[in-house]
Amino acid sequence: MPELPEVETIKEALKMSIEGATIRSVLVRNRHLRKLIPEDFEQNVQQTRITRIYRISKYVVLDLDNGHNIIIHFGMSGKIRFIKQSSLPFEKHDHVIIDTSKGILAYNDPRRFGLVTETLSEKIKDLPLFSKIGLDPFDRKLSKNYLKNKFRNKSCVIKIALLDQSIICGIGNIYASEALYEAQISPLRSCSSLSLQELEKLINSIKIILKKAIAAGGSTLHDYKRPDGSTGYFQLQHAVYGKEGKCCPHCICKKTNQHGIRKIIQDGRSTFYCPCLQK
DNA sequence: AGTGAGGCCTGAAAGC
DNA sequence: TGCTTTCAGGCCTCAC
Repeated sequence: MPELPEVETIKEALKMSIEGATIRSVLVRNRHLRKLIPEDFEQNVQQTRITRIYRISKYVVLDLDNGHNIIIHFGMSGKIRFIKQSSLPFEKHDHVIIDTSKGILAYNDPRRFGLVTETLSEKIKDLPLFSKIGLDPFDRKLSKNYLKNKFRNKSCVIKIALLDQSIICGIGNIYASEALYEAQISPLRSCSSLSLQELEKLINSIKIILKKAIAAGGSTLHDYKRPDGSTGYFQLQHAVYGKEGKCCPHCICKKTNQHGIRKIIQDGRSTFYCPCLQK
């Protein structure tokens, strides 16, 4: 499911394939995504040129030369197919088809947790979507003191705090587990209990994990662009996620009833961690 | 204000 | 074998 690294990968792929292209026409096949696609969406984005493509949190934004932009979010199951042909066969759950001078873009999302919308570029920061977005993990302003301050009055555990997009944006359920493992911090710790030293380690771990994932995603860019529409999401070698009962890569503990990677449910979401290594 | 539960949604996998 | 149930999770809304 697309978290920051996948969205970054998709953004880079789109930059290479359709930045500078002209949008000739748009076909909306199903407006009912997480948020209804506006009635004037097609009208506002057709016959424009894509001037810039960038990422905000887990959203991809396409700036257009008429002052509007297209905003895409992938939810749980959203994907984009890009085909350098003049036509493509529709697939089930292809909700938006964008025909450009450089090829065709299809937004496909079986679960429809994603979103495609548009707004005026100058008003993008006013959208409710972006009004409560925290710092990007790679933002230089993300520091141990920033986190210490944000966590000061929070009562939740650190795993849940990492999923709070108003503090750090872009981390999803998988990378929350992986980053905590990398930092050797237990997901059960209260976020306010973390020392400055631990927060610094956590920030570094988040960056390490995300960079690794982005690098792995980058390696599949070629696949991603294949005309057959095969997806290019990287396959990260997770250390703990989905590895319940197994030994973690760096742990000396033996797989017994007490040890090995444990799966717990926090706030209705699964968390994986090594109780031996993460304190 | 902050927090937690519930809902949205489909398809894969598990259960019967 | 084939049907039914459960589970996956990002993000929003609502209730407390």
